[in-house]
Amino acid sequence: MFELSDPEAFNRIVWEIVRQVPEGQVTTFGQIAGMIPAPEGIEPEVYQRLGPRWVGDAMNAVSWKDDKTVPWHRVINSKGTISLPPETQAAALQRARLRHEGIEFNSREQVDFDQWGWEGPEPDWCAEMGLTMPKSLRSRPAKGPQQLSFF
DNA sequence: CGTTTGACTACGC
DNA sequence: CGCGTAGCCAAAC
Repeated sequence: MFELSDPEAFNRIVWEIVRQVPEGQVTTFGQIAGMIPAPEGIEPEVYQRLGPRWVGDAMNAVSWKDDKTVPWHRVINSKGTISLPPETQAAALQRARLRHEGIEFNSREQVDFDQWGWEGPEPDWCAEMGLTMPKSLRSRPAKGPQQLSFF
């Protein structure tokens, strides 16, 4: 699959997965990491926390000037929000692209996973790639605060 | 070569 | 609910 000593291989898998995310849907760093088996030597519970971070690194490695093949904007964090630093041009671009695809944000800048969460690629594609089907983002509350405060 | 920083998350308080 | 923290982290300083 990939060597722990070869981060580029990990990145390539991540990019390939992100390419499968259809327009108008979002996935999370954790959901993608969960599809990729833990590298040899990494305990599953450790990978559970490190994997998403590596996925973030893989996204960071995608130059947003050369993003024709990797729809990086469809990857957000488990809270349902954009992870790029707010008030940056990149974050604004990501938000604009998602809005353009029909995705909406609530007053806390969160996307509703029940409505726009990705259900993963076709099972046979996963098998072909040696990946596991991701956990559904739907039918479960997004992490972090959801309730809208009145003031 | 020691420190800092970071597109993350689960968990403990 | 919100904040802090650690993770055989890994590039960038």
